[in-house]
Amino acid sequence: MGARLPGVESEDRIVAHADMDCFYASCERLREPALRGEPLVVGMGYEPGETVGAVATASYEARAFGVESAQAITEALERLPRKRVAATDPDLDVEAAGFYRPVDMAFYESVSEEVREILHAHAGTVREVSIDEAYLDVTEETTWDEAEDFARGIKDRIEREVGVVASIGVAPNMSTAKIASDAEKPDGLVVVEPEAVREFLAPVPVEDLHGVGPVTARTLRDRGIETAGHLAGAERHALVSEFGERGADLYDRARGVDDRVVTPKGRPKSLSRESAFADPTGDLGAVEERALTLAAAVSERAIRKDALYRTIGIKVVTPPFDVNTRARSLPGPVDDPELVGRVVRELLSEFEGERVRKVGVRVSNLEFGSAAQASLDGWAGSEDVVDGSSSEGEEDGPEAESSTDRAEGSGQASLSQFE
DNA sequence: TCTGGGGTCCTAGGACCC
DNA sequence: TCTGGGGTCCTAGGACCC
Repeated sequence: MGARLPGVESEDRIVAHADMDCFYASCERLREPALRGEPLVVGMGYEPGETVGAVATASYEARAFGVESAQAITEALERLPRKRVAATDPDLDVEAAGFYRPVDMAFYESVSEEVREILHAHAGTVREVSIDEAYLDVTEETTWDEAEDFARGIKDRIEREVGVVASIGVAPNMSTAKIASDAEKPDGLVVVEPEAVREFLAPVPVEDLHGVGPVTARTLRDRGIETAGHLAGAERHALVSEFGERGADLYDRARGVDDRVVTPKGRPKSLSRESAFADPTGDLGAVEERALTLAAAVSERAIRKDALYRTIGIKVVTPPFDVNTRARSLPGPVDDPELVGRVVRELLSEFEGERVRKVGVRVSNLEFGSAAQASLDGWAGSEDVVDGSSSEGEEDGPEAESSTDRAEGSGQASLSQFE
């Protein structure tokens, strides 16, 4: 048991997962201390005084009233009325009321940045998963004997210097560390040493495993698999035939096997924006208008991120909640807001006559860093590249030529230049 | 409770090429 | 003459995560 085989380093990793407790609510309390200790709901798409939007984060005090993440604000308000309203309504109890605030991502990002700096000061490798969550490879920074004190040091520093509370889990791999950080939330600190992993995971309900959502959880439960322990005792090949490669991952993770290495987050794979209508609309013009606004925002973001895209797509959600996606790939990567708008409009035309609840625009197949030399207004302006129809004939006629192909004369870029 | 917004990864089928 | 097999790219949908 002393010597370890060289190369089996995944056995020797120490991974920490840090997860801020109801981060958005904590941020709101930073700048509005009066909200501390009060039930607090942060809503996306929420406007002060209105009832639109959904719950992004609810403080633990608000959760006690049944307010949950992703809930419609209308529903949240039924369970937890606004303080102001309750104060003037004799039928309502002020003690059973709370505060509502709209999401302010820019502010949360700034707080997140402070947390990030602390995390990076404590680990060689940090992978930020989201604004409030990160994995740290701390193998070089601590030992199992000192892991708890080490993690407490990070927690304390975040609380002292930033003012928000993190839960931290430490384990030999990413998936176990994540479950550990969740195990004693809020303000949790759980260290799972290698020998204890199987025992620690065994009682965890399947829906608490990363990668198990409502659909998979139901299927598993139908087969009598309710915990990670059950999963670990299942037949691997049976899980694979049921769930594909994901089944193999589930089986491994349930047994505490996860060879993924903590790596810094890479470039995004796609950029998108979407927006919902207050009421589903059958007016394609309105949908188009909304989509073009989104298209402009997406292409602007791509420019800011120095990203070229080769695929442009839309998402159209029709009632009750059918998600339709359409996409078109181009011969080469572009950075062309006008083209995005054109493709979006074209893809959208298929949904003429349909009622639309939500619309989205996405660019993918991204390439970075070459924006400067690849300004493609040249060939990108050509309609036939977009719709794939032949460009041999003159069927476009002079008017198409004059309206969209004006770049023609200014030296059209050859495709080979972008390969 | 009729479900907000921004992402990732996987799968399956078809086109096309050799 | 349907007769292989392999590989890649593209599109669409599904599940999931925060």
